[in-house]
Amino acid sequence: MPELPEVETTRRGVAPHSEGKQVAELIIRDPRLRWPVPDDLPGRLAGQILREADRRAKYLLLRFDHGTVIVHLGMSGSLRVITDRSEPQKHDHIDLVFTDGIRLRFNDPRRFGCWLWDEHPLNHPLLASLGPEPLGQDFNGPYLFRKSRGRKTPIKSFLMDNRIVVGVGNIYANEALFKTGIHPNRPAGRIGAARYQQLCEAIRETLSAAILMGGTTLRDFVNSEGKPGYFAQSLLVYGRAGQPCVECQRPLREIRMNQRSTVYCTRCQR
DNA sequence: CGAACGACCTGCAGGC
DNA sequence: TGCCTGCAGGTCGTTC
Repeated sequence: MPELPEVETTRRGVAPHSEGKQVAELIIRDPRLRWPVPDDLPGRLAGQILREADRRAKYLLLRFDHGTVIVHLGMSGSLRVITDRSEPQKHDHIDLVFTDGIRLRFNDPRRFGCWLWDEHPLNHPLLASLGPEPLGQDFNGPYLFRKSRGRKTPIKSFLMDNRIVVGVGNIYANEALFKTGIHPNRPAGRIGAARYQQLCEAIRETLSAAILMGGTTLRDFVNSEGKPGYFAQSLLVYGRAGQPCVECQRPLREIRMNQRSTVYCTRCQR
C-alpha cells in the first residue's frame, strides 16, 4: 500500500493525537510481522511519554526519551487513531494505548509491516543506508545525475532504489516518468542533467500533490481516521493501462519490470 | 559492487 | 458454488 505520501498522511494524522501523551500499555495480539515484534517492547513503553511522531523514508518513528519505535506499514498496513471503544477487528495486531484512553491501532493483513525498537533509529541497519528524502534539500537534479553515471539499470528501477532516493514506490515512479517524458526502461546512465532536473521536480510535485490529497487509495489504504486518500483520481498512468494517454490519446501500454506493473505512453515517453 | 529474482502473507478478481 | 491462478502500494536476502 503505502508510499511516502500515504505514510506522511498517516504521520500527520497520528501526531496530534499521540505527541506528548503517556503510554498506558502496548497490546500485541499477533507479533508475527515481517520480523517478530520484540517481547520486551510493552515493558519498554509502559509509562513513557511519546515525544514525537516522526518519519524517515517510509518508516514512522515514534520517539520516546529513551529510544524509538520503528514502524513500517509494509504493503497493507494502516495505523488508526481510536477514540471510542470499538473492538479490534481481524488483522488489528497491535494497540498502543495512552493514559487518556485514546489508542493507535495497527492493522496489517499481509503482515509485511514491522514494529521494532532502537535507541538510535537512524543508525538501525534498515535505515542506515537510505538515500535522501525526495522533498529535502539533498535531493536535486545534479545529485541524481551524478549518482546515475555508468548505471545501466532502467531508470524506473533506479528511482525505486532506496539507496538513491527514498519514498518513491511503484505508483509515483510511473507517474513521475510520464510527467517527464522518460521511458521507464531507459538506462539511468543515458539520461542527461537537464532531464534529471525535470525528473527531480516531477517527483517532488507528484509526491507533494499526493500528500495534499491525503495519499492514494487503490483498494485498501486508509488514513489515521480510517478514510481513503483522493489522489487516485489524479493518476495519469498508473492503473490506466489501455486507456488513452492524457497528452496524445494513444492507449497506454503496460509491461512488467522487476515483477512490478509499469504503465507508460509509447509515444510521449522516450 | 550491481542486477535479477524469490521470499514473506492475505485478500480479491477472474476464468473455468 | 468451488478451485485455481495471478495480482496487489514494499523491500530484504540470496545468488550470480
